[in-house]
Amino acid sequence: MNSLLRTGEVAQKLGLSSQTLYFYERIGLIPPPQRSPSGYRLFSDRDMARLGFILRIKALGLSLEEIKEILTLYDGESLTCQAIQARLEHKVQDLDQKIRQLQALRDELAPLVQQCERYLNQPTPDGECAALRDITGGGASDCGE
Amino acid sequence: MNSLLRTGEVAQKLGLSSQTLYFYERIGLIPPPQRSPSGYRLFSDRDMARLGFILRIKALGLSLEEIKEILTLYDGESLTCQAIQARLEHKVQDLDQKIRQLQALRDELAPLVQQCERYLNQPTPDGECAALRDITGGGASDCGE
DNA sequence: CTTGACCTTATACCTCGGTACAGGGTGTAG
DNA sequence: CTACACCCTGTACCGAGGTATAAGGTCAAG
Repeated sequence: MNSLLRTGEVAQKLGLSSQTLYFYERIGLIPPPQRSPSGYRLFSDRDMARLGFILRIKALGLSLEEIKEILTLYDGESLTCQAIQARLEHKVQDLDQKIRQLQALRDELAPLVQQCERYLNQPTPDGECAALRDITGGGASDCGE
Repeated sequence: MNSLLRTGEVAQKLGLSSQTLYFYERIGLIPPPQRSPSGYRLFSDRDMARLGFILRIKALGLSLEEIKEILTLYDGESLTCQAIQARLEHKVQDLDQKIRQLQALRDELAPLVQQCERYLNQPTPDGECAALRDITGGGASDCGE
């Protein structure tokens, strides 16, 4: 049950490339795994779990740097869980903000599509996309001309 | 009213650096503006309007590449407005997807913070952040399989 | 022994949206 | 005249998260 996997096997299991594993090791995201006598990396179940954790939390949208910080806390026994909680909370707030921004953006863009549709039906008098002109400004200076 | 502005003035007006203007010109986002006899760039109102358009639409979250495409359509008389509409529509769908993903992420992260909070009150038995362990996997040690 | 699949390292390169020089020209004020 | 602020071009660099390539070592099969 305590299998040791080589780089390629790990990569395949996790849907990464070997290069990416080297990369993660290089930036200190994962500790150097065991080596076989001939120098091949051998990943333990523990290593796999850590990688699984990394991928999962990465999929949650944390940057590798953030993940590294969390794992550092986690490794050191300074892991108050409080620090981790703070970080997670911060990230949630980050996400909330990003979502709000994207929403705003979307809500600004969507009516433009409608606008475009309306203009499509009445051939634009001056050969321009009037909807685009509408973006250029409330400011109303001449966008195209 | 048809003033011609030099790079620095334009930059200041729009809150960019001169370098950024050169950059935009270099990547073909804006056409090369007029030059003074001595080679200084002179931006017309038209140029300013285009830049204003770019910045505004950029603030809406389109990449410079996307903006360039729209402007190319816009410049060429192939600008059916239909193509632009299609692109905008596509972008709105993109945004919707991004928003959904971030929402999912947020909703996954948020309860974790709660979890963390609960664990804070009962000192973790084994010196680990149990909430984190919860992330690592419903699936116990080997996450790969 | 040779071939081929795999592993190792080191280094360079990629995208995106710029920013930061370096080394020179211009234009105006004193 | 010299300063000095501004402008020009060209090139290199940043961070993030890798990918690609070169040049070599290892190992099992034939």
